[in-house]
Amino acid sequence: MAYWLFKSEPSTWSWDDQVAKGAAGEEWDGVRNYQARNNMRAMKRGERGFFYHSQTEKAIVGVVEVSAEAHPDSTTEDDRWECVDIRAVAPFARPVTLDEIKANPNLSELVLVKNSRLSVQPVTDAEWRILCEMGGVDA
DNA sequence: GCCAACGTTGGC
DNA sequence: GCCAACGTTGGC
Repeated sequence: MAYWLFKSEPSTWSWDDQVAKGAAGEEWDGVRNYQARNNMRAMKRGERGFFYHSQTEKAIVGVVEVSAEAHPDSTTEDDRWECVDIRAVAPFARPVTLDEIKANPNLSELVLVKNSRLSVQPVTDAEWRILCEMGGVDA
């Protein structure tokens, strides 16, 4: 069971937008980066990830689940690009900010810290547990 | 609003 | 296949 992190600018696609899609979920489309795409290809239905707001908020705000495995991205004809569907599972009781993450030595290897530009990232089991605890949700 | 980092593109 | 140029992203 792998864990992930999805990064989005809230002005473009926010946690609230994600929640509004309900159990059906929504395509995580628009990714045009091979690393991010490869991460999505590796995802299995039912795996979980964090939802991170970049830019203005810079905080993890909730937990999502992969509701459909990789398929062609409907927003392009270019068949190189694929995406998964994700649905909101639960909001963090308390958003975990980038500042807090950077202040925690156990999270120094988090991809968000080391390569903040990658839009779909892997998260290790240990990181997942720490961040869930910080956010006030069950791992 | 600026700037650094990074990934992609295109010319050679 | 390499590398310079360019565009985009995200933190500050």
